[in-house]
Amino acid sequence: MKDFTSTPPPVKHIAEPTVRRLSGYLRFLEAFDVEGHETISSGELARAGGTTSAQVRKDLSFFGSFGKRGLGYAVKDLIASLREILGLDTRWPVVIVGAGKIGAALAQYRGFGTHGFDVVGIYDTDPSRVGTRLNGVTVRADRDLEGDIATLTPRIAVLCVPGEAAQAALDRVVGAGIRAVLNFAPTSLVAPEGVTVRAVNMATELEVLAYALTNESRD
Amino acid sequence: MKDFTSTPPPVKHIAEPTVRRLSGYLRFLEAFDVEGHETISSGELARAGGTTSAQVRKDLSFFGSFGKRGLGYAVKDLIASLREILGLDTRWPVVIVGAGKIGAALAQYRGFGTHGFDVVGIYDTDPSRVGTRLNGVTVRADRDLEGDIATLTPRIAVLCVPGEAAQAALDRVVGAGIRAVLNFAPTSLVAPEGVTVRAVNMATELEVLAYALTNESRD
DNA sequence: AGTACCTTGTGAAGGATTTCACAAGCACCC
DNA sequence: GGGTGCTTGTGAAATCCTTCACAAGGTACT
Repeated sequence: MKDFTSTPPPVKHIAEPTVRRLSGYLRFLEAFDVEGHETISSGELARAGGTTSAQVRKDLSFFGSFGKRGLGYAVKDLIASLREILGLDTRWPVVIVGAGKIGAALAQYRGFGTHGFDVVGIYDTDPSRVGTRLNGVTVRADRDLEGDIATLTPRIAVLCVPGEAAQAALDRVVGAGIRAVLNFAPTSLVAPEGVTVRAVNMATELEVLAYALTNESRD
Repeated sequence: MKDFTSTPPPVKHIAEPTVRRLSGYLRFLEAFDVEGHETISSGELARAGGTTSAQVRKDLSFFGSFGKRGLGYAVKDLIASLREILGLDTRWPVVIVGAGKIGAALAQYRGFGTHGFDVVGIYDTDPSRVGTRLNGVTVRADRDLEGDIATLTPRIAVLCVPGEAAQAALDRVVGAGIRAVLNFAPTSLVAPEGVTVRAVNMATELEVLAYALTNESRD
């Protein structure tokens, strides 16, 4: 007798690096699928993701067993499983706070939509930006933020405001019920327990590179 | 007799998370300095950086001892030390490959320059973009890339090209001598030994948030 | 039907990073 | 000038993550 579930193990706590890698596997598999491949081995997946085959198998093993011994993984099935694991079997409404250079660029980024995220609102304090359209969504005044969050119920906010305004923006979206935030402002933010904040910080990325270049004596 | 050096320990290998945190401390300290504070304790720094005081002290201890027991750290001195550690006592010339939405937004990002990085070139294949000016730098044709890298000797390249073009762009800049790359394309890249590639991937960040929201059963 | 070959899934080992806990050092005050 | 209070710097312990190594399971070929 076979069982029905495709994701058996009762998931405990998964390390963030693992989740990041899963996302990377998914990205690669989508391209691999388009190229017409039917199956893939943990070794191939590892090479593409810059890791090892054992790591790939261990990452997946936290959530179930998805492969066939001797064969590898069915590409389409693994894509579906990863989507489910990452919570991408629903679409996620997102608000963008700040319609400056970065906010505008993000709003127009197509990959947003194709990966399961819908921009349902963009907000700015600058009256000259309010009312303009970005990729089909009209920029609204920041005073509409709380009301819109209540009615549109986005689960994720992307902050693209200047550093000085970032903490205030975070406090507002959190106050309105948002519990997951992606912060593009170059400031580290303090959030209450239960709110996940991820930061994308240009300066930090460049500094990590500068450090690597300065210390290239690691063999 | 006192010794001269402010960074005594012969640094072995430092974990990437440590370097990221150091960058974060620096970011916060710069703001803290502007507010007029003279000293800071590891505890305050920890709260700002979302970590613990022991972690802060351990991170710094890899590079030397910068504080005064009972007092804390002198803000200006610690800023200078961190800048030196991260390799920010020189300026770093940077080229941006791709002048689309993201490339253009980055080129106009002021924080670039204020943190020690100079955009010395922007390249694109689209003739309609070549010749336009972005924040004082003229977009040049992609065929100028190799020659410019040879003469301007940037050490870092920022890739803002579409996913399909990213690996080719990486190969070109690496071929021209670049050894540190920041990749904004949503593709994971394969680079030869000795080349550091860091990826900033919108999709991955959002997916980590989606995962967190889907599994908010972690108390 | 059996053999050879390949790849997964996973305990166990090994390494790395974080946290703990406390001695040592410094300033301030009486 | 000794006591008090605070904070650093750091070995040691604990935790977390990765790598190893191999049994188990599947396919293909003879």
